[in-house]
Amino acid sequence: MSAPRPTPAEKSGSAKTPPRSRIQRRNRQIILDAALDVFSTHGFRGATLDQIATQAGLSKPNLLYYFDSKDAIHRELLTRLLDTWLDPLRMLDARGDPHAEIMAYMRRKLQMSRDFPRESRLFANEILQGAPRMEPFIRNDLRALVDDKARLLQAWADGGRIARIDPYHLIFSIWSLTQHYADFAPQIAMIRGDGHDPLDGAEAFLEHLYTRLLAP
Amino acid sequence: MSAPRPTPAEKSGSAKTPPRSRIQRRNRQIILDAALDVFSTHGFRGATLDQIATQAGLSKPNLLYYFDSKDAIHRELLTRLLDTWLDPLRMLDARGDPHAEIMAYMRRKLQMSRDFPRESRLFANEILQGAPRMEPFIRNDLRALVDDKARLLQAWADGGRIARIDPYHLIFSIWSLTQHYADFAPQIAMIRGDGHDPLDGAEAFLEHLYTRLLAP
DNA sequence: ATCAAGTTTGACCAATCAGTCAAGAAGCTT
DNA sequence: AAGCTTCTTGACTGATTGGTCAAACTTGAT
Repeated sequence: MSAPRPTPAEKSGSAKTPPRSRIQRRNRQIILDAALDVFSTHGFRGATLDQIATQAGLSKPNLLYYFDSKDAIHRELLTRLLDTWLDPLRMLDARGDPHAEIMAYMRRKLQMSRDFPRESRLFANEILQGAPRMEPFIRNDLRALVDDKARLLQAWADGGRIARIDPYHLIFSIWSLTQHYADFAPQIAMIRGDGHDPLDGAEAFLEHLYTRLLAP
Repeated sequence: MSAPRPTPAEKSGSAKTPPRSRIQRRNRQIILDAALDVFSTHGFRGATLDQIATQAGLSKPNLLYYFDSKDAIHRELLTRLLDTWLDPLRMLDARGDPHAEIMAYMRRKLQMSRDFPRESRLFANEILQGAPRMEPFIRNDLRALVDDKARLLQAWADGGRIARIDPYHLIFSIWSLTQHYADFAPQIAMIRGDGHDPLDGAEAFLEHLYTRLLAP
């Protein structure tokens, strides 16, 4: 009749409570890091808890002491990703110089491919699967932001400050060209040679491309 | 002591023998079509034979009557894909007009995103997983072709017939921008609205982009 | 040192996985 | 219609999957 001992995962019912002890913070981080490796290369269905546990250097039951389920780990990774995924576009400033603003946005996205390639692949995997777990985020948050910034780009184009191009395709092109260096890194490495950094020359190329594309 | 009855999969030891009967050709095609659906959205590890069997409207043992294993189905899909994957780039003709040739290549790739989005996602999934089953193809066939065409693009640039841009990044940009419309179609659909065709305006945008990028 | 709380794990479970097999159903040739 | 081949499948297997649980081990405050 006694209440079962609560696990940390149970105690923090919502995503409100931050993990208490030092051990918890440390191990949750280790697990999420290992899970990011596995989910980003094999997708949700293709990843196994045993893989993640091995990668994390923990036992499987220990994983499930910190997270309720495989799904909970994946959800937590996506939640943390969304926080940072919108920021680069959000920073696109209506008061700045159009060309410089778009260029800076492109550079921020390219930097994310350099710094967070696993996160980029996690996102790519999610979209390839039809975005089952991100649909609300994309339909609401992301769409609203893109619509907003597309209006800004359109205004810049109408005002003759950048070339008259479709603002949605402009945004998609930046996503595509920058994320490609993270998502298709193995292919690029195999073609350019393994000693080569896939991102070598990418920034110069993209600066050239967008300078030419955007000139009114 | 009698030899076991051979299955069609066993009979055609190598990829030499074409399937004999009408039923075999038909069912192998049905299976490959269903498997393409499943593998392209869930990746190799995330796909199950039961999913493929259900999608194909066949029983699981029946699947394995036509193919030796899950791996054999996947291998056959990749093999068929490779045949058509190199063609668009192979057609880039040194004797043609540089601008028109590159533009036509871009259009061929965009058409493949329109006609074969599942094949594009199958390829993307394979690369995301580190290209374990395509490494030889990429390191040998694809790399040799890309090196060859990169030399051609470089010669065009050196001759002042197109802008002086890195030929490898030029090729990567075409892959990236065109495949994006297949691989990230769900995201584009959710942002632009479901009634919208993701590829609407894509060709005009890309023509504008490459016209500007390539001008000497 | 003690003791309660927090942490770890071996052993286990039901469900699902890829793949097998023998027997039956459907086609094809005569 | 007979007889042989090709095709199909229900019932199964051993391995792997996500997840549970009670017992044991650590840790930190007193």
